[in-house]
Amino acid sequence: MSKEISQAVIRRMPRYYRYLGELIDEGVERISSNDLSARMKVTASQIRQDLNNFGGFGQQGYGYNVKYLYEEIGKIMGLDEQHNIIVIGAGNLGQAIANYMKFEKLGFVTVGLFDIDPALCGKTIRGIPIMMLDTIEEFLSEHDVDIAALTMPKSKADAVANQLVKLGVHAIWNFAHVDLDLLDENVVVENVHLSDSLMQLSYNIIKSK
Amino acid sequence: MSKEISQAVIRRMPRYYRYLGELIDEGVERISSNDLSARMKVTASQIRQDLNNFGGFGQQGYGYNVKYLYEEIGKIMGLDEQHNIIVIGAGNLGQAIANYMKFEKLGFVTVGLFDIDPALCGKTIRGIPIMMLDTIEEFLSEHDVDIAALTMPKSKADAVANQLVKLGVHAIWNFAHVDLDLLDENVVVENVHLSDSLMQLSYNIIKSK
DNA sequence: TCATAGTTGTTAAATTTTTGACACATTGAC
DNA sequence: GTCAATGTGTCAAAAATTTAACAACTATGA
Repeated sequence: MSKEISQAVIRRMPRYYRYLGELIDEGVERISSNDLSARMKVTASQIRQDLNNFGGFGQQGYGYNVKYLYEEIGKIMGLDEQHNIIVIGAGNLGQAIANYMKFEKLGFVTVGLFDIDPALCGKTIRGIPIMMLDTIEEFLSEHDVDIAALTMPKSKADAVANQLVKLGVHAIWNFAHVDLDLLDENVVVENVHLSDSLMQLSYNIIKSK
Repeated sequence: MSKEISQAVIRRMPRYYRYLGELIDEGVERISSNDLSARMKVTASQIRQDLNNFGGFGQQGYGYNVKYLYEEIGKIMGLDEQHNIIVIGAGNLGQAIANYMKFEKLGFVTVGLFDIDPALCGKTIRGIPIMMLDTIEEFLSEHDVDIAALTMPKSKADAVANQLVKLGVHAIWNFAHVDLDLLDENVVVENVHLSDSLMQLSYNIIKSK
């Protein structure tokens, strides 16, 4: 068994991926940890250490091949396969996710939105239908869904999340402002707590004064 | 000068705040680090250590007074003052922020949205007007704005951010998928990179298999 | 009033994360 | 072909973070 890679490293990988993408757009073919370090404002040592967790992608005296490294990181992060997303809660935030082309380019495709508001039902976002939440069981039996994004009030989040898990969803992108209490602990949860982010910003404003 | 508090601690504070709020709702008056530890799934030691960075809020043999601690953390995070927010980019995400009552309860009030799309101009979200971006200078001269939320395509983000900073905005909540290149380094930036979050989720899905 | 159980603040140890250093491989100029 | 310059992978040191341990203090019930 290979050794566990820390979440600290995982959190940094998307940023490497982003910078490598920009380098590709600029037509840069190779880059050293030192040059990348200067761009990203992190130490070259950290870059080498991080990448080495997954394999020796570089070459002494040459550096890293930008395109190759970009693709390898993509594979590591699972971007070589399509992930289907359903969005629970078709308010502004849910619609924003469905609308965001960037996710699709990364292989994350929204295949359906769900809400309890009949007024929204029947509408489509970029061709993606908004459906009634009580039809979710049928939908999931017919579609292959990897991720459920929860963009709904926190009061129902636990119940809905557990229902989804029971129906086979094994990953939740949680925008509701609670820590989900899931019965099945094998489910992968990624929280996006915007209020928390805002509070951190607020703290740093005070600090900077 | 008091010693610097690490961002690792700051990241955890909003979560404490949230749990304390829930305890208040439940009518709980006091709590020990041990009981809180059990609820939050972090070590009691970490809770005590974290809180102690800001002062001795507890009492031996008693624990922490929930309401008092809640208010103290609120003050630490700057929630005792109102923060006015402008949102640049009045798409779904921008509108979601303007619509989210939760932020307002925490003292973060959206006072205006801006966009370059004339079709949106004139609309209002919960009474908050959407205005043309080229009127921002006038708006900022007349309103006290603390935070600018950037919910717009990354291509223009740098330019707009620097313009805002020049006009006196000193904190940016950045949803654009770039690391802002700001000329003034005293500006506080908090990034929300949703694609990064999604990639982490994706990685953890693979890992869990 | 006293003894016991409970609980913090704080110091020290353990662990994790980051940074530094360098042997050794590769490139590119001449 | 030679050699200086470049640059990785890796090991060790340093720094930061987390956990454990405990002395000192408080609440509570007999």
